Amino acid sequence: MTQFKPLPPEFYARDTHMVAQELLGKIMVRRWRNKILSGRITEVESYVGEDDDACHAARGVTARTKIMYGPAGHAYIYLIYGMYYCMNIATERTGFPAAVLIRSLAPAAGIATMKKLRRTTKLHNLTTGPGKLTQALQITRSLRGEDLTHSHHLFVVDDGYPVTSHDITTSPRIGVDYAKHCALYPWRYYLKDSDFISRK
DNA sequence: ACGCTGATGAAG
DNA sequence: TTCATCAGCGTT
Repeated sequence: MTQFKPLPPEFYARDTHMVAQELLGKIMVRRWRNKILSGRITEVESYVGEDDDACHAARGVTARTKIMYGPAGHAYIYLIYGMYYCMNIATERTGFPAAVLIRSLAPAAGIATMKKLRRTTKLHNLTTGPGKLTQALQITRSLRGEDLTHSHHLFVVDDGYPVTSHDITTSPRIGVDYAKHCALYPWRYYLKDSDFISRK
């Protein structure tokens, strides 16, 4: 996958929902200890602005959320429930807080290594969840703020896999029941025919 | 259904 | 400084 160029800043510096849907079918690549760990993106969610009560930026800029306010294409990574990392990519213009959460992948390269990192042999349990895929691709706090448009350690490429709007289903976002009316927004996007979805 | 686990940010 | 909360996961 390294023969493909990383998606450029212009790809990410657009409307978050457009970026989210266009990320579906792309390949997320992680280079770790000279190994390539990668997977096709099958499920994502949009988090958009301070008016979105589900977005961490709903309470304004903080030490943690400042990445979402920064340049598009940088990694917003945070620890959740004390154990798992979630991987997001900042979108839109600098100064406007928004990001796409990567929720699920279909494993591509480095599957044997991913099985060791996840302590499981089941292909379908390697990367089908935001906490699972960061574990499988060894995405941790060392990659916080990483610029995915220039990094050699973490980036996204287009290998030509075709996705149209007919391949995409929406639903409310997972795990944001606290977000009042925003919890109902259909801002989760996934490939409807994929076997690698966090939940149906 | 529940426990694990610790960073985060708001309150004091 | 304390404290409730949490974009999950695995086992029961």
